[in-house]
Amino acid sequence: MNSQYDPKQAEEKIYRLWEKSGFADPDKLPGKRTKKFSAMMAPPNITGSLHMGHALENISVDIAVRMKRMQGFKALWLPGIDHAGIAAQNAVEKNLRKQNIRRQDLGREKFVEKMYEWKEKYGHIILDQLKKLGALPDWSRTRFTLDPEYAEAVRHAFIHYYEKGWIYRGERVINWCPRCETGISDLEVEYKEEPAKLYHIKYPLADGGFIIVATTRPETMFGDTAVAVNPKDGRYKKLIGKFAAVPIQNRRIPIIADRGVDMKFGTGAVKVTPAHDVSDFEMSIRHNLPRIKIINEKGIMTDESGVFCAGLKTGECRGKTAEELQKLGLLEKAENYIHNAAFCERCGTKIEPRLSLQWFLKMAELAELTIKAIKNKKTALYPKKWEKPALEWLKNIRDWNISRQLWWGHRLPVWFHEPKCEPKKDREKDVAKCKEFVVSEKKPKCEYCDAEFIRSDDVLDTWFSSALWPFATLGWPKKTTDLSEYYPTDYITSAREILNLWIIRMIFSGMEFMGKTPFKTAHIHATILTKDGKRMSKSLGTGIDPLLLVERYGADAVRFGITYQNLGGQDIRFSEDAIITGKKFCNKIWNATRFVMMANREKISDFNDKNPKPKTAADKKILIALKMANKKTETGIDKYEFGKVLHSLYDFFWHDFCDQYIEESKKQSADPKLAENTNRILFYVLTNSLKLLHPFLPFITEEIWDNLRSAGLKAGPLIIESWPRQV
RNA sequence: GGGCGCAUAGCUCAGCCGGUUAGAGCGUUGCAUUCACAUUGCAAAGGUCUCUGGUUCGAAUCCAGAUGCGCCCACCA
Repeated sequence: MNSQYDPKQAEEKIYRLWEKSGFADPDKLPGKRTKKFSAMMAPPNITGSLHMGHALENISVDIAVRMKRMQGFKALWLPGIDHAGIAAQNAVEKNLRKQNIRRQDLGREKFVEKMYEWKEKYGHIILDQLKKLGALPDWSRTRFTLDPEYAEAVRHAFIHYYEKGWIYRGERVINWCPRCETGISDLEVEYKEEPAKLYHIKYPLADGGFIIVATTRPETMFGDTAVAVNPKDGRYKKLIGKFAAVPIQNRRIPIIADRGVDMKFGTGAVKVTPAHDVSDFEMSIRHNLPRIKIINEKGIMTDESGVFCAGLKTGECRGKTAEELQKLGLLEKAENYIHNAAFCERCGTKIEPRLSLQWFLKMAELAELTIKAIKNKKTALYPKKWEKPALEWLKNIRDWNISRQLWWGHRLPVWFHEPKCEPKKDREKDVAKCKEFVVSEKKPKCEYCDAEFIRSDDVLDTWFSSALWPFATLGWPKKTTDLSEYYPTDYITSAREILNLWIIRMIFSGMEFMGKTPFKTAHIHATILTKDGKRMSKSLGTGIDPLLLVERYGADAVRFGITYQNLGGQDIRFSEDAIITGKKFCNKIWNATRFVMMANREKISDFNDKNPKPKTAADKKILIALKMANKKTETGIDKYEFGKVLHSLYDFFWHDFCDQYIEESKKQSADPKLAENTNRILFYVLTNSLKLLHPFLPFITEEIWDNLRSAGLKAGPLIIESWPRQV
């Protein structure tokens, strides 16, 4: 053995050894294994490249799975990738724009072809990169959220909900991105503070007076169908039930009382535009108000906004309206005002709330189910502090808008009866029974006419399919053996920003379709920040590429460095120093091995893993320390406290074993009465340490193990070599 | 507007179900290399544990408040 460990020389060779062993596939693990452990990889998007978050997540799961595999569990870690709806579509659109092509130029079919080309090209890059980190999931079970079998699961889920009456179609004001031309969810909206003007506008009353409303968006005035005040507001009490006129249009609208109006904001009176504001829409339900759509899907004022603004962009209309109000003397004032403006998270365009026909999933019962599951610890959210925000979100949840006007994704299994049926003379009566749409797995035929059914253009929110991940990947809705063996899973870890987006939705999907929560523990891991506490972001150039670090220091050093700093839910200010510490540690392990091997030379083939008997105080001390390290590692990994465990293993190996015992052993070996026993203990502690360290530092430990086997050690590869027994 | 978290050595962080001289890594300083490893060993310097008040025989640790920083959630026109 060389005096230095060379990761470059070892890593690729070792990974091949693992792949060749087939042990990543739980079906191919040796021995009778009754205990199971399973985890699903959080599927990376087909866009983008590996970042520190992926590294942290997958290293963590890899550690847990490796220990379980060694402990004799039938351990499955299933990998995969996500089609990532809007994110992926935007990435490809952006790419096409470089060649001056818009998706509309290509048409849907051609565009989707381009999407698949992209997926073929980039989809597996991240997964391949994970290998460089030593991650060893069962590649033979890799899934993609648009696989035909997965699509079947998605349709099945949709139809299940629909038949339960939980999916409905309705007009709602939703967040609309005029650039992506699709509705997006609340969770895909980003708020940024922005200076604006708060316009105080006089709405004339019949008696010649005014009611003044405050708004940042005067152009939406043309869609007003009421003015609302708080019922307790003394200033306006006598006006409730009377009428005001929309300026410019002179259209009469009622003055209503609604408890949702904040008396302290602006003038205490608010214009109500039900088609273009979420809370106004809700008010319109409570008060049965008409809804006038004045902004179209591209963010242009419609004809319904009146000749005054029709055809203009909303921003242009705003200026023009303000001017006109000024002229008419109806603009009381326009004060500077900072407000939180909504932007599309994926493309940065300002959101235009819009009344639009969408599909929704009723959340009331699913939320109830999830709240119970979390409260009863069917799934433990860890750290525990995330329970409260999760429950809070569920308590106030609204129905989930599951439709998107995108081209990339699972199309709804909804079929529209189009074109409108042309009645045949002999069947005129039946035609009335033709359905507007049918929800069905396959294209239906109309019983009453010859019209075709055409599949809905809408696709499902990407999270609708991700929500099924823990069981759709195992073959659901078919009753597969994988499903019965590996569902529910034990562990999942994810970034906190997708707690609501993904984790919670997996929980209720699991409850609904499988009757059990999909994982026993959901671990919300820390965010890795830059050294000065900034967010790592590719666009800001603050990101660190984990692969570059692997190149520079070796995979084990990177795994060490990340895990060593991952001590809890606290954000990590990432320091490369920890990786250097890891590299040094690898070298320490390497050289300790060299020493122990040299001490034992010819005798390696004689060793078994029976407990040696301590003869000196130092012997006793190191054997106890090993026992403690073993116990701490086991219980620590079972609690997913990876950083803590690694700290204690580091201290044990470096200080207890190398600094103290190895030094002491040099003296003991000089005594012929102690020499042999001492060497035995050295070997015993070393080999058991390698086992304990293997989940964290798989390459170097396996490489060393390989050397020991070459030197005569009777053992299989470390990856399945049995975990040290606690005596 | 609600909620959560953090503040400990020059830097990054442990410790925090109260109890002997507050720990680690990196950095700094000194000494030590034929004898596993200089990617090393031994030793040292370095902290009024953010501030104020409270509980207690005793507080970095528990409680309240202040200050600073960060994050999440929310339909504030």
